[in-house]
Amino acid sequence: MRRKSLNFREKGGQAPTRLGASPRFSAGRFSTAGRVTRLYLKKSTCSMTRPVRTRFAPSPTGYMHIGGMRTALFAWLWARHTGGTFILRVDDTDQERNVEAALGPIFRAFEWLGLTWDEGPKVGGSFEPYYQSQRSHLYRAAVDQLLVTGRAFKDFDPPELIAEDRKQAEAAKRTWVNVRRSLELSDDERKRLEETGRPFVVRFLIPRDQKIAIDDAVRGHVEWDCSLMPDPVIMRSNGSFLYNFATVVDDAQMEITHIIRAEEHLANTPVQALIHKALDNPMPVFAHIPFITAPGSTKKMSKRDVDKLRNSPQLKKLFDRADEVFPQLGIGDSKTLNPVMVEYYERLGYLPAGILNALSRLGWSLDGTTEFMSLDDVVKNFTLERIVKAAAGFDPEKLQSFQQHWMNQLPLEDKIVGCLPFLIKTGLVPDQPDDEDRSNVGRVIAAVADRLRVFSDILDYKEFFVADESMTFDQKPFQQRLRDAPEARGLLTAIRDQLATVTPYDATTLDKLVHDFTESNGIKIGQIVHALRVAVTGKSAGVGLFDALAILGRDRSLVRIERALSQI
RNA sequence: GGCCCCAUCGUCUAGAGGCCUAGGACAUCGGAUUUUCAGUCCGAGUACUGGGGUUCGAAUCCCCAUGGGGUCACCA
Repeated sequence: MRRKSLNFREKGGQAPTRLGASPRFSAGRFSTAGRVTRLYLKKSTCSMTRPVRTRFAPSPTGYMHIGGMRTALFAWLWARHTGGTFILRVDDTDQERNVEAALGPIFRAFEWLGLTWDEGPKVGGSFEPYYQSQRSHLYRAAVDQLLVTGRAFKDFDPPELIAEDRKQAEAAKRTWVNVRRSLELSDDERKRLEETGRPFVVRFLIPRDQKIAIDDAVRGHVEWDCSLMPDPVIMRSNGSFLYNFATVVDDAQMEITHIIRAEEHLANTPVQALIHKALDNPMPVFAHIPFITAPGSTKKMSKRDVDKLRNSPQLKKLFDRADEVFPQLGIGDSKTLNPVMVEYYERLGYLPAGILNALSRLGWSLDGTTEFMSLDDVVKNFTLERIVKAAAGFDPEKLQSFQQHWMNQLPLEDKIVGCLPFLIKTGLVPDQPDDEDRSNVGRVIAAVADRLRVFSDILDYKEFFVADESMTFDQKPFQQRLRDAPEARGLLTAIRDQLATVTPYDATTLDKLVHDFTESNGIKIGQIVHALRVAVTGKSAGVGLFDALAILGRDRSLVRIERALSQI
């Protein structure tokens, strides 16, 4: 269930979000014991409105995870819904060699889906740079500030000693918190240690006599007892900074108002909130959205278990499809691109509208009945309040149904544009298709109609694009409908003669012709239709037979029938 | 294990104490339409984790239990 503690429940529209305006934020609300200190600083308790700014901070991993995309989408939606700003910031503190290359697929995914960012790589912005690796000076300054104000301290304890402490705590079944030996040092001792070059880390000093609470936009009130929290390292002994710290500095510096991220970060939040407080930052609103679980699983979907996913019955079809289609396109197979990657869907010819619709409905709903929504619809109606708390399973079937819906909405011309690249890449249509090629493709797509779910499905209708001599007959139906059906040969020959002369050669006329044919021969329609279908398309299933004949035209139909006859 | 989060059909969800005999969608299963496949139309089955409270009344509020998950780094 939701509702209750949502202090910034939408009152509709573009109003800037009021931060901390509700009594929920009033200090002392969580003071169950006298000891508990007030939790919110003046800055966050005073009524203050800031324009909404949300962010997504991907690491350059070389691909865009579908679950990450959903998280990004929600952050983007909130920014767009409120008329705010959406920021992309690269978490590259790992300093990988080729950040740009590893970022490519990520930008590509955003661009494909049409999720534009207002600030970040490529577009810049007033809080540059947007790469964490280039922002060390800011982290450095923040560390210094905390050191000066006594909210952080240099810890000279060697890692082995800490490990020992931890082991002991574990043995005694105590919750481990670091021992603050370095805090006991006199100024002289500390100075001496530093002068001798003794390595140290900087730890943030947790106020252990407090509790820390947040009012999460989806989870409501969540609070932690600081006495159980170790002082987190914020700067390593080599002078680099930890994510948990850098992200706080960045969020504050970039004036992020709403931190919309996956639920797994909830556990990081008390430390981050505490650091925000210590830095005297306005407290952002946190919104921890549920993560997406793999189909048939309760665990979050990750690329680490792709092999497990491969065997899941729900996902098997998607993997198989990749293995069928990608090799034809020369882009590997399901090992190169799999269904946890956004690019998988792009390359297969899914529609942004389909993916976006499916992703929006995972952990969010407009009401009890609305399923199909355009991105604009979702932007208009998106509120944090309606985000569901429980984890949601990714359902490929449902995605398929969204995809199908949006594909059916598409005008023929757009379908042609979408299918053409697949036909060109597989050599079924020339690189520079002329009007004739295009209209032929259009006729096929029109006949394929709603059998076309994703653009690459057009590759299932190769028979209309290959030369008559190189079309293959599927063995099973050929056997069943032509060889094993005693009357097939005679009927096929007879209908061939009629097809040779009928005019015009269009679906309606052919339909009538075949029906008349069955009547005058006293046969059932099934007796001729199946044989004829296999003869001209090589397959037992596909577009309507009369459409198929009309697309092929008289000459090609006759050639194909002749060829089938000769192989019976 | 500590801390934290979560819990309605197989799945995504609706549900703000009486509109609930629990609604919608996907999937499934029937039936109809049809030249195949797909589609479309009609119909069916399937859920409030359990136990205690509060209340005239609980899916909804409270407590406990159970189950699931996340997180516990000089990772991000």
